[in-house]
Amino acid sequence: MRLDPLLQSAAATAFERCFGSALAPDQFSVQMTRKEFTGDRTIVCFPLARHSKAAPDATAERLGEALVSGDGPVTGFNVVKGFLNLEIEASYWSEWLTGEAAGTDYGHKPSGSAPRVMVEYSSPNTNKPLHLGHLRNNFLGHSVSRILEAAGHSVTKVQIVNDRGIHICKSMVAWRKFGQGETPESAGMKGDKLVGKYYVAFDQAFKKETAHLIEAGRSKEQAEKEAPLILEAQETLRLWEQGDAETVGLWKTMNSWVYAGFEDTYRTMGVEFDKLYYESDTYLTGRDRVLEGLKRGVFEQTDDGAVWVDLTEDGLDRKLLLRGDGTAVYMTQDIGTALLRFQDFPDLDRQVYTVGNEQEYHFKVLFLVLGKLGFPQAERCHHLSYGMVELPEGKMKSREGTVVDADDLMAEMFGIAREIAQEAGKLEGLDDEAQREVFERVGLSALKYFLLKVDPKKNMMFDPKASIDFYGNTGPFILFNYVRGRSILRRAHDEGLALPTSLTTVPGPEEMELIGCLHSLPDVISEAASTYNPSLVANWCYDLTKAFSSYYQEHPILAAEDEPTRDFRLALTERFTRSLNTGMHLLGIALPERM
RNA sequence: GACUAUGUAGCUCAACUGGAUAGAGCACCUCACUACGGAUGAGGAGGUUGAGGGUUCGAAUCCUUCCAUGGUCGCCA
Repeated sequence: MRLDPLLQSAAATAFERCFGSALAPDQFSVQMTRKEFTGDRTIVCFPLARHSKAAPDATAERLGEALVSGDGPVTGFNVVKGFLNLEIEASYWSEWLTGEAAGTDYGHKPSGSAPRVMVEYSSPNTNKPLHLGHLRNNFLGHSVSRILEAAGHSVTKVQIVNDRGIHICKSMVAWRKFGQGETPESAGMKGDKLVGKYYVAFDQAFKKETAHLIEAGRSKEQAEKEAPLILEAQETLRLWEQGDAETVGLWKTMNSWVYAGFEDTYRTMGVEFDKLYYESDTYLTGRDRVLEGLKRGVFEQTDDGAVWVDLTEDGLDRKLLLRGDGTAVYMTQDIGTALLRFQDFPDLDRQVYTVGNEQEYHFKVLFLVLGKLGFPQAERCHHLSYGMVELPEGKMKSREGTVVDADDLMAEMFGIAREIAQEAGKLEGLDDEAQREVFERVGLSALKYFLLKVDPKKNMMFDPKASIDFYGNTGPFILFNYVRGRSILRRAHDEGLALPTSLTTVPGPEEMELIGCLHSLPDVISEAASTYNPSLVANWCYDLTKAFSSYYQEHPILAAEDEPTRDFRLALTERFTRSLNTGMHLLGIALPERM
């Protein structure tokens, strides 16, 4: 059993013996003892006073005595104004270091011990390249997938590719008009960038057209409806829906360019998917299922033929599910996609949707609708809602050219990593390819850590100057300490030192900070999994690293004063590097051996 | 306007879910050093936790009234 539950049940037993009142173990709040007091764990005794019918201090005293005389790991205690500080037997920790902490799967629950979860993330439109906002989305979704896996879930990572609709038709129209047969090869451009270029070209030409129309006396609204370009885009969408061969052909070609570009970006980001869903495949299913629901009486139809769901009983509105002409809206295709997924994975316990917080209402509706359609998983589905990434000058605006491109940003981070590494000069002897891998890992760690350390639900500020900092509370700082630890372990190995399997020394107070961090990993992972919150893991990684860095500065490891001490520190260093590796892996961050 | 989230050091973020003197990083000041990898460590300064009221042994955290900011309220996605 882990220490805290162990103490709780010991406290419950002791409490009953002292005061004759039986309390559940979780009534005892156990927390880490603050640094300025002696002890390892603290039980807060104020809430116990009503049950013990004694003052908090007296309650604490008697409980402390009973715990020390019990057969648990408690060897001493002190009481400070109602706080019972417990000292844990030092050998408990050294045994723990060679026991639970030494397991290669430390922190992980057995895989498959929790039900299957599907995590959706990324899900971009196919008309524009990925930007900074997508990075937060991808890193979050990818990290949550790994955290859920560590918590024992089977995880299926998916995305829904928004490959259909007016947006891609706009790019197609512009390419036909202005493209002169340009391809990614002929332009020497990534496919997603090329298609994005035509999306912008469409927008600019469209603006000119509407401006002319407005000059000719049309209202802005009229002009935007009547501009020849928008009519052509709408016609293209109609042709696409009818399956017109030429239109579908061009659509496939341009989408394939985008996919090639995206794949490239995903590879650089280090994220991956188990299965892709395409809206062009799911929107029709959605329509069928909505009509089925209509037949079963869960939805209602208005005179014009549109299908609605009434959610007023759930405190929401009526919501449109299908237009009067039978065409799909956004909700329709999301229903279809969800149902297809439940069909594809019959053991699916829930779906997690990594989507920005502007769509909170949409997902509330979606989950209610899925419930009405009879899916019990609906109530466990979760919208992993995250806040916007803002720049110092405000929101990213494509119109003002302030959109931070994902490829550019990553390339910039790699460049900075290269500069700093070359200055440090620790990579001599590695070939170019191996060096490049180090630059990428270091640069990416800075970006991922920066975006993941903030609570997902909060908006966050992306200050380019601060985010490229590789010192302080950053990914590279964590990597740096990992590399130092690994370097020591390599040396030990080269000198023929084996890692101890049992320890003859016990930790002193200097070690306890580090051990306390290491010990909390399993709790951090399960908390992060149940709240879908990677920032908890990120902050843990930093706290652990800081503790090691500080310890490292003051205590020689290989040159420790005697062999037992050296063995102890070596074991501690090994647990540090491995646990840190686990934590960083959960963030999707790969660690280098040198930097 | 209604609903919803957020508001903590100059700036960017924490705070074990109601616990002890609210902690980190950046920036600023001081110090340490042949260094097992200095992309370092130790210290200082910096706070009426947006404001007021309430709940109790105890509040950044819960309730309430305001204030500010973002988001949503489409037969857009």
